[in-house]
Amino acid sequence: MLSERQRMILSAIVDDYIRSAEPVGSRSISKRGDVTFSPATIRNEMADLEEMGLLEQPHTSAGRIPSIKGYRYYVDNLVTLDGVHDQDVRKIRTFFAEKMNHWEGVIGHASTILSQLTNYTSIVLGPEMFSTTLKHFQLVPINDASAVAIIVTNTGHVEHRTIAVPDGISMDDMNKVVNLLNDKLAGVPFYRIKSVLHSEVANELSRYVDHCEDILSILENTITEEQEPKVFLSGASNMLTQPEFKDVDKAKNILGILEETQILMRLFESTPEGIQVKIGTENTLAAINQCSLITATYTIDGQSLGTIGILGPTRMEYRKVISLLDYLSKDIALLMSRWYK
Amino acid sequence: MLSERQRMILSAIVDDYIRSAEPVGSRSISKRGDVTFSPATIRNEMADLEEMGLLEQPHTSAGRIPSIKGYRYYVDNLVTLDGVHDQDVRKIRTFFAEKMNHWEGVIGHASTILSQLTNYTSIVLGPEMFSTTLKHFQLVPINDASAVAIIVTNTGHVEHRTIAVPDGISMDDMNKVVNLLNDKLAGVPFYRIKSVLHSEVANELSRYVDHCEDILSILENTITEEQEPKVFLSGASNMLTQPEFKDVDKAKNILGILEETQILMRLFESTPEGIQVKIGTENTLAAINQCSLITATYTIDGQSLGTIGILGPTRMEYRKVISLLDYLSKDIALLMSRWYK
DNA sequence: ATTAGCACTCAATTGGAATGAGTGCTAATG
DNA sequence: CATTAGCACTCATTCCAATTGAGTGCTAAT
Repeated sequence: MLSERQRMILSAIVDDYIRSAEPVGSRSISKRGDVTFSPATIRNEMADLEEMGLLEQPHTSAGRIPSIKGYRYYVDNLVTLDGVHDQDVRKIRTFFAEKMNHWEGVIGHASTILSQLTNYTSIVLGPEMFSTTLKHFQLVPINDASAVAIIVTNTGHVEHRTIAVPDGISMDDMNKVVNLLNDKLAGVPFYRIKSVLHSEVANELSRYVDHCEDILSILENTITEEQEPKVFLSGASNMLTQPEFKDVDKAKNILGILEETQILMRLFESTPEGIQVKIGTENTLAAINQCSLITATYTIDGQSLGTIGILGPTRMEYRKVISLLDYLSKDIALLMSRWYK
Repeated sequence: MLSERQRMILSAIVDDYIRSAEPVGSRSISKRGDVTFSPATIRNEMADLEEMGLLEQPHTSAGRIPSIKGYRYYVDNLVTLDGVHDQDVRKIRTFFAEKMNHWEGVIGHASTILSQLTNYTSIVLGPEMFSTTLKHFQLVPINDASAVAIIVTNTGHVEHRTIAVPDGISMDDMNKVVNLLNDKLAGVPFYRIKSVLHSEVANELSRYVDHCEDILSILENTITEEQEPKVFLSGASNMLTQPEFKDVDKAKNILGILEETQILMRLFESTPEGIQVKIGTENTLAAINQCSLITATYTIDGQSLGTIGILGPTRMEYRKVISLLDYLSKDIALLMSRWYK
C-alpha cells in the first residue's frame, strides 16, 4: 500500500523523531543521506502520508511527527531487529553472573537491567499462578502462635508465608487440617481453590476440628494472596528524563499510576505469548495514552510463566527495546528453568 | 534569647511559608491577626532575625523565608503538638481494621497511610535484625532440588526463603547440617553469624558431609541477606506536587535516590530512638539537602525494632508530621506485639 | 516525475517597559 | 523610647510588540 519511497521517508521521520523529540522537517530528512530526494519531493510524500493518517503536524509551519497509526506501521513493517548490542549483552552477563538461589533475585535483577539499559521504566511480573495448580501444602509450626505455610505448585514454584495460629489449636488439629487440605486441594487450579475451600472442605473440616472458620479464613487469605504475581518496578524516575514529561503534572500522573501495583497488573492482563507492542491510545488505561508498553512473556516448556515489560513514551526506541526484551525473556527462562523441572 | 515577639513573628513566618511556599512579607504577617504590630515594626524584627541567621531573603525586594537554622528553632522551640486530627485517626483505624497475619502487611499499610495522610513520601523500615540473635533454624525439603529455609529470631520474628539444594546432598546430610547449625548458631547475633559460620562451623561440617562448601555459601547468602531490613516506600510521586520540585531535574535526582534501596537504608543508619528531625543540610546525603526527614522508631518492650519516616521538602508541615509519626509508631508497636512474645 | 523558487504561517525568542510586592530608612507620634 | 506612617528604592515577574527562523504549500521550470 505504501511505495518504497514512502516507507523510507516514514522510517526516516520516525527514527529522527525518536532521537530528537522534535517535529521532523523535509530538509533534515533530505540531508540525512539515505533518502536522496529533494525537500520538495519529500514534502509531497509527507503530505500524502499525513492524509493517510500516518503522520501529523503540530501546527502549520512545523515539521511532521508520527501518529499512533504511524508508529504502528513502523513497528509492524519497518522495524528490523538488529539484535542486542554487544556491550549490553556483556552487561547482562555480569549482572546475572551473581549466583542466585531464589526466583525473586532473577526477576528483580532483570527489572533493574532493563531500566538501566533502556533508560525507560521496566515492569516485570513474577511467575503467575493463574494457570497453576496446587501440588503440595505444608505447615511448619514455629511456636505456639505462629507457623510457616509452604505452598508448592505443579511448576515447582514455592511460596511461603508466616501465619498467625489462632489460640486453642493443637498441633494435632493442624496436622489433620493439613492432611485434609492436601487430599482435597492437590491438583486444583489456584483460581478455583477459594470456592473448593468453601464447598468441599469446610463441611468436612468442621467434623474434625473446632475453630475451623478461623483456620479456613487464614488459609484462604494466604493462598489467594499468593495467587497474585509479584510486580517489580525499576527506573520509574527515568520517565522524568523524557521531554514529553517535562510538564510536572503529566509526570506525576504517570508516576502515581506506577505506584499502584493493582493498576499495573491490570496493564498486563491478557498479554499474549511472545512480544506485544501497545502504542499510545492502544492502551486501555487512559493515563498512559501518551506511553507505549512493550511486553514479552517468558515461557518454559511452552508454558507461559510471567511477563517482562518496558513502559516509555510513544516516541520509544522500539528497535532496541524489542530486541532487548526478546533476548532477556529467553535468558530469564533459561535461568529459571533450574527451579522448574 | 529571642523575645516573645520575635518568637511569634518567626512562628508566623514559618507557618505562612509552609502553607504558601512563597517568601513572607511584613504586611501579610501584620494582617494575619495574631501578630498585632504594624508592618514597619515587623520589618525591624525581621531584620534582626535575619541577622541572627534564622531568616533569609531570596533577593532584596522579596519577603523572608526561614533558613535551616530557622526551621531548627521552630521545630525545637515553637512546634506545639496538637495531636492527630480526628479524621486521620479514623482513616488509620479503617486501614488497620483489615486482619493481617504477617508483619509485611502492617508495615506496608503503615507506609501507605503515612504518604496518603501527609502527601509526602514515606519510607518505612521493617524490623531490623542488627540487634537480633538466631533462635532456631529449620530446613523443609520441598523436592530433590530445593528446600525452604526458615529462620526464627529471638524476637519471634520469622523469615523464610526457598533455596536451591546442590545435587548429591541427601536428606540425611541435610538433617545433620541443620542440627549442627542449630547447635552452633543459636543465640549468635546476626551480624556475627557470617564469621562464626567460617571459623567454627566450616571445619566441623566438613567431617560429616561432602559438598559442604556449597551448602555453606548458600546458607551464608540466605542468612546475611535476611539481615537487611526491608524497605517500604510509598508516595514517591508526591514529591512532584511540591513547588520546590517543579524543576524536573531536581525531581529526577530525588526520585532516583528513592529507587535505590541501599542509599535509603543509609539514611536511616543510626536513627536514635524516638522522634528525630533532620532538616535540609543536616542530612549527610547531599542529594536530599533540600529535604527534611522525620523519623520515629517503633519499639516493643523497650527494644527498638524498626523505623518509620517521612521525607518532604524542608518546608514541611512539621507539626502534623511529627504528631502523626508519633501516633503511628506506637500503633505499629501495638499491632506487631502480637508476633513478638 | 522532480525540483527550484517564493510567499506565507506560526511558534519561539528577544528586549524593553510597566507592574507590584516588599524592603530600609527617616521622621513623626503616642 | 518604642512604635508607626511615609517614601524612595530594588528587583523579580509580567506583558507586549517586534523579530527570527524553521518549515510548509503551491506554482512554474526542468
